[in-house]
Amino acid sequence: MDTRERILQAAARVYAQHGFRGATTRLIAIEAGVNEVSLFRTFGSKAALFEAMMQSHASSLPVPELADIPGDAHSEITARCAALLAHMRQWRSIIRKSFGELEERPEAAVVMCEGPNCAAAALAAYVARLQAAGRADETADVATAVSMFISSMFGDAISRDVLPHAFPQPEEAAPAKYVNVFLRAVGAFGAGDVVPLRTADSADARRAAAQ
Amino acid sequence: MDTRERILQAAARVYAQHGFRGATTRLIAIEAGVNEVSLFRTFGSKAALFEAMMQSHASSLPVPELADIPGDAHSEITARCAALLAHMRQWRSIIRKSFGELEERPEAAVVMCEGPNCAAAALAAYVARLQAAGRADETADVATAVSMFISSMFGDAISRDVLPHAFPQPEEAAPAKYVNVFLRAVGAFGAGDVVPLRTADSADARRAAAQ
DNA sequence: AGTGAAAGTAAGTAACTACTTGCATTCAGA
DNA sequence: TCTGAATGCAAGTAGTTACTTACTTTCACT
Repeated sequence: MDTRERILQAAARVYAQHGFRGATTRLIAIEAGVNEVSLFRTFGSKAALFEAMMQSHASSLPVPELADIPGDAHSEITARCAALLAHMRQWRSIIRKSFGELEERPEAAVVMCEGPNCAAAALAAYVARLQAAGRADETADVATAVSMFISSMFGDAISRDVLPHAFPQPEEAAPAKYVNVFLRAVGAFGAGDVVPLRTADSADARRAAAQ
Repeated sequence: MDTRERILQAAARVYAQHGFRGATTRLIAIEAGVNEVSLFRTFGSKAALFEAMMQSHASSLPVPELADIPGDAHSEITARCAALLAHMRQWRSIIRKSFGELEERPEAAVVMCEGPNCAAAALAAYVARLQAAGRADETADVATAVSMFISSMFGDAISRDVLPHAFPQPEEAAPAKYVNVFLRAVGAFGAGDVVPLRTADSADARRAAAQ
């Protein structure tokens, strides 16, 4: 591995633990096993180094994929959601740091949000297809449900190690459970399992229509 | 307002914008309109000042209140949830900062989580009461739904200003919509509105049982 | 008027930070 | 064997940071 790559990876590790201000060029150089001067020769400045680090993260994003014609909604969404969650869990320290430094370095947090953002769009489109096929409740508030679903994974990824008892499901089982609750919320059911939609005059449908 | 209180409030403002490392004693003293030496005379050290700041936050937490005997579930939960959300939004910068500094100063993040934590416990108990009264689906995965619901508010509070389009509901309407989706997910309906529970052999009930 | 506590002022210390300079070393390719 | 690029090393610069010391000012209360 060349010097540039070693520095980039070391910067990510040190940043994950100490944040931008705490990630001193000296610490990064030691972690990378290179001379501090090499760091400045390669990137010019600390700010430029972190810009390069963020770009290298953006290009490592998993591409969202959800079937055009929905098959088994539960397993399809779960697979996609588990991938996103795994990615966010892996980067949780860096996500937390870039969110914490939002006021001073806003770009970093925006980069970190690209993944969940794409996932939300893909999921909303997927549920719309379910609705069109009569396989999800047409009166459901899909936009809100999707935003809550993505928040749930975001929260799991960045809070689980702080508040383990706030996440009763074990790590591996969580995605499937989240999808379960989500599918209930949008009134969706299994592939061949066409269930009569709740009647429009039920209490919550009236509330949904009113807002 | 005495010196001590002015410094504490100034520290909170400066911390919210610059984090622990960036919140220099000089900046805090200027923001408080006192001399930097007074800061050290009052608190002894920067670390002690921030400890005092966190304690003063913990004591400002809103107390969770949910009726023992559920009335209108939607409005009761919405009121409680709106209060929590408002509190978290007000403290969002500080929450983000303390989460970002978790690796270096873990206590801060734990303090910030007390609010959502209590809310989660109160809400779970409330839904259990709904279930006991036959007003919520007994096969629903309440623990997961509650954790997703709290995550949703957490996500809203700390991400809305970063990703406005990820939160399609306007700020004020959000709590009611979150509660709507939540109540759907746990199969709960309006006060006098007893709806036949979904049969246990429907696809998602089978999935829930298997996990 | 006199006292004492709380606050301000000025100056300094030791450590750390990003970043630079100048020179020596390594080592692959011609 | 020579060359040149990449890297290491030692030292230094200018600015910042938490924190201290010694002294002065302010001001409510007796």
